[in-house]
Amino acid sequence: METILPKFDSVFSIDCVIFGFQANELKILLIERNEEPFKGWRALPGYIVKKDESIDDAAERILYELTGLRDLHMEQFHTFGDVDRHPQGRVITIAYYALIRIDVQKELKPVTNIAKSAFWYPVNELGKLPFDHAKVFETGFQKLRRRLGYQPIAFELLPEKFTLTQLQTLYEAILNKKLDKRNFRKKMLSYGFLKELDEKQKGVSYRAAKLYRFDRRKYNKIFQNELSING
Amino acid sequence: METILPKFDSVFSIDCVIFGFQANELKILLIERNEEPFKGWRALPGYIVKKDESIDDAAERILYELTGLRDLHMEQFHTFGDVDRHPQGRVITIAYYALIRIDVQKELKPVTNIAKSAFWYPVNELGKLPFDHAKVFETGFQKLRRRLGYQPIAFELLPEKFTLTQLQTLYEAILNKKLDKRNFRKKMLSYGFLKELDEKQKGVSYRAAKLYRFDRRKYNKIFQNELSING
DNA sequence: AAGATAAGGTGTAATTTTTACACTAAGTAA
DNA sequence: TTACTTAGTGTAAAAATTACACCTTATCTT
Repeated sequence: METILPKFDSVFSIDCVIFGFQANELKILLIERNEEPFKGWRALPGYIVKKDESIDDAAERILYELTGLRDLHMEQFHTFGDVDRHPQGRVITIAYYALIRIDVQKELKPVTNIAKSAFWYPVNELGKLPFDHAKVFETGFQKLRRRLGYQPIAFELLPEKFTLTQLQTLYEAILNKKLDKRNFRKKMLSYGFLKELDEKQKGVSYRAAKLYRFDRRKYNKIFQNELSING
Repeated sequence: METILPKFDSVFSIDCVIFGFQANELKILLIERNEEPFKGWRALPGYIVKKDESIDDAAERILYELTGLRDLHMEQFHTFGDVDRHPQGRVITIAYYALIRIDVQKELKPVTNIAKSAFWYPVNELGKLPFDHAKVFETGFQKLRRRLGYQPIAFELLPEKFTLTQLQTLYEAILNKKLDKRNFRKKMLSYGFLKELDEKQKGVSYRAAKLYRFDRRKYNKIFQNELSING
């Protein structure tokens, strides 16, 4: 039983792959669609770009409208333009990604009724996604993995104060690979952009770990050098 | 004296940044525009995507029509979507890049009259370009530079048989940086994907250098490992 | 309060990779 | 034959990476 849908002209859309880290799991932000096609499905937050807004602005607006989240730094990572990727006509989508701290404060609540709800969902349990969203997600995940290797982006996913074990667990989740504890710590600390705090973890039923904070100033120094290649 | 131009609806376009290496200089492929706006200007080869073709197909077609070049592997690298980037209306452009051997055999000859001509132009002498083409080029160049660090793409720019000095000169042109001859050779040879030939350079008025060929099978092995990160 | 449990935290030696550095060899041209 | 130009080569020091295991500290249980 298929619904008959109107055809539309060429349009641009935005899809967002927003990463978060919660309960030692890597998650992305999904919505439940409230529109055909794929009404009721879990999908990446995405919608159509207006004629009078830049694609970067559109990405921000669409994410906000569909999830209630604002003011995060999104970055474009790929454009998907197969002819038949949308059943209703030609839709080229520009995919954006961002990393954010999952925070109980930040309520997820769509402000349009294009989405029924928005929620965090583990990347390992995505199941079937509509359109080419599986491919979009996979491309974004690869981008994240690669970028982790040359930019210390992990801190955007962690709470402001974190333990080295949390940091390591996050790296392991993104890279899908076990890392050596001593070497990991040695390396991370050697960069010099982690500030050790006079505080310890709370609420754990074992020896509490020291907390660290990310020092953006020192990070920037290292990031500047990042492009340099040996001569 | 401004020409009055028709406004058009939202459209997608493709722009191409095609790199080549000639006379020890890094060059890109430009066309002379034969259409308003910017008629007569040097510009990146670019045009509008048709409704019934994927963006990848469009990129190939457009490059062919504007320059006569075919069958090169292009890859998307960024999408430019500012509202006012095109004077006639909303045009979002998807930028592609490729590396090719500049070859006297391959004639540059537009097959439409959208372009008056096509030619190689040194990246260091680009001057003013129309639209946001300067930004498009710069982004593509950065992408090239970065990619050189993790994929042996230099061989796509060199003739099939090349000397180590040519290879080094190319690296230096892309990275804009002098490299140490002994260390460069040691490193390149250590990868094991360069095959030393029983041939020497010809036509030089000094000691001829050995020629090498790139061994794609071994390259693939190394490229497979490329994503691995220390554990 | 003693013991069990669970994660926190630490150092070293071997190996590999990177860096800095300068002269002789070979071919061509005058 | 000599001058010129680029080809081609090795080594030692420094830095980065890897592999690897045990004691410490806090909490919870009995």
